[in-house]
Amino acid sequence: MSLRVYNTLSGRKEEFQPLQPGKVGMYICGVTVYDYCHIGHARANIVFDIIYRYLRYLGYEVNYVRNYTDVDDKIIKRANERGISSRELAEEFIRAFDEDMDSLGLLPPTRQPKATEHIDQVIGLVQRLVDRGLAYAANGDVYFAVEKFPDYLKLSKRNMDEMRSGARIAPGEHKRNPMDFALWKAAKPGEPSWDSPWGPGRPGWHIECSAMSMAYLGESFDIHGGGKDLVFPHHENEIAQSEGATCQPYAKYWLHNGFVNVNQEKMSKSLGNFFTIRDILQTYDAEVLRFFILTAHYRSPIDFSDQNLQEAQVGLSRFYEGLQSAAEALDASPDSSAESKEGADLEARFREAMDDDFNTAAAIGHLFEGVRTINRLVTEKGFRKSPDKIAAVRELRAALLRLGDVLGLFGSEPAEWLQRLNLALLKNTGLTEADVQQAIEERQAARRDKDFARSDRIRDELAAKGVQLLDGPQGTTWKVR
RNA sequence: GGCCCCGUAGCCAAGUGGUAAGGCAGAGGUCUGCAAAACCUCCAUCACCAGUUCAAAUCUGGUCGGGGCCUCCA
Repeated sequence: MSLRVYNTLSGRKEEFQPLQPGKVGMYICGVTVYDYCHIGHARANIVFDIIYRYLRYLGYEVNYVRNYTDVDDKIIKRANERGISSRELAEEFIRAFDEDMDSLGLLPPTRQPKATEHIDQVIGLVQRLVDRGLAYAANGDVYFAVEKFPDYLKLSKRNMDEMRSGARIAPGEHKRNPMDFALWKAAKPGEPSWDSPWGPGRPGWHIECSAMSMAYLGESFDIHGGGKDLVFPHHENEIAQSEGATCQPYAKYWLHNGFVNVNQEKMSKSLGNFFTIRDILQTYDAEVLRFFILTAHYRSPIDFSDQNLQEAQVGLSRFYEGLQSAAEALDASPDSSAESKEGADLEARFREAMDDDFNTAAAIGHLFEGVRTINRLVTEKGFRKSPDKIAAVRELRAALLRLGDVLGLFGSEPAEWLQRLNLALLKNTGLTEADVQQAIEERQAARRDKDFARSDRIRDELAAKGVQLLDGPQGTTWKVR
């Protein structure tokens, strides 16, 4: 079984064959840095983070490039509103982006280029397009002439005639065809600008990604990704300007992640249902958010809601509880020299799921089965005397940790993670840890005296506040639910 | 209007030709002083209709319902 990926360009799953054996060049459209990232950004970046991780797990040497677009109309507008320079604004939100991605537990890409540091490459690319007759200068702007590129719209599969009827030329633009798009924009007073053969100006949106991807990955590379909303116009235009300039195929596989809805509605500022990553992390653990995102296939829409996040929290807790049980059981048992193929079997199922277009939802389903097996084995009589069972738990635990890492999950110490979650949830109950501890001690005393009425009353009172007691051989623990 | 996607159990969610993964919730059981947790068992014929096929959730056509893109957007 080999990796198959859904390619937006062909509209179907294809076997993944990198241009160079063993190596993958991957470019993901990052953000335009003018505001805090929202959960849509979180999803896109988490999705491509696991794609990056999985490709590395498969043994590929991955060159993963994710850009910052740090010059753009929206940045200029926002900077003007705040009375600071575009550069200051961009730097502020680059920092914020880095912090957010870090708190989400993302691996840093191989490179994170900035548009403003690749102006020369942008100008070079625009020049090539002008030289080849695919672009024209007009009043200091340079536009791409879409009718000169026959493959235009091959990615988004739209119809030029129908698109044209809806397209407009904005005031101040000098397009020959309403569908043409800007490669270079003449600077207006007060805007950041760079000298160019067409006068002072700045890159249009789209061209910076072509310039940066080619700078680090070459004129043809393997994977280009981003959110579905980038298919048109951004990625369509990237293809046009890149292939138009180089006469080479640009990206081989186009991967697009689905949207995030909020309470079944499209997330938008006007609806007031716009959550930033920072907002969410106030309430939910970053790993819970990641787990939630990965329980759906990356191309499907997901619905962000309190209920769904809480379900994810419960699901992730199940993993940590299972890992905790496994660790405790193994600690309490002698080492086993027996072998077990439980771990390898689980890994095979995981791979099969992931090979099918990164089906993390199915993969996690298989991991749940591993947890169940661990829980079963660990509670079976004679576990400690069974080298086979000990080996099975050992291998399953190792597999869960190894495969979890491919998804960016289960990286915490289970006891610590569970404790942290419990303490966080405890705040909602109005109780303190000391309150719970004291209640547990009182109940223990009652139980010793066989005063079960009192002991049960204490337990019920805590349960009513959301704290569930769990009696075990090692004493009584508790969890908030 | 054009293009595209979706509709699977109470909820979330995989599955795209061979009689439906997984999680949550629910029912019964084991364990427990009783519980909880854990484990075991049970719980769907896949929006609807008509076709193709030996065989369809999975293909085709249609109906109903929901959503997205076409302007900035992950």
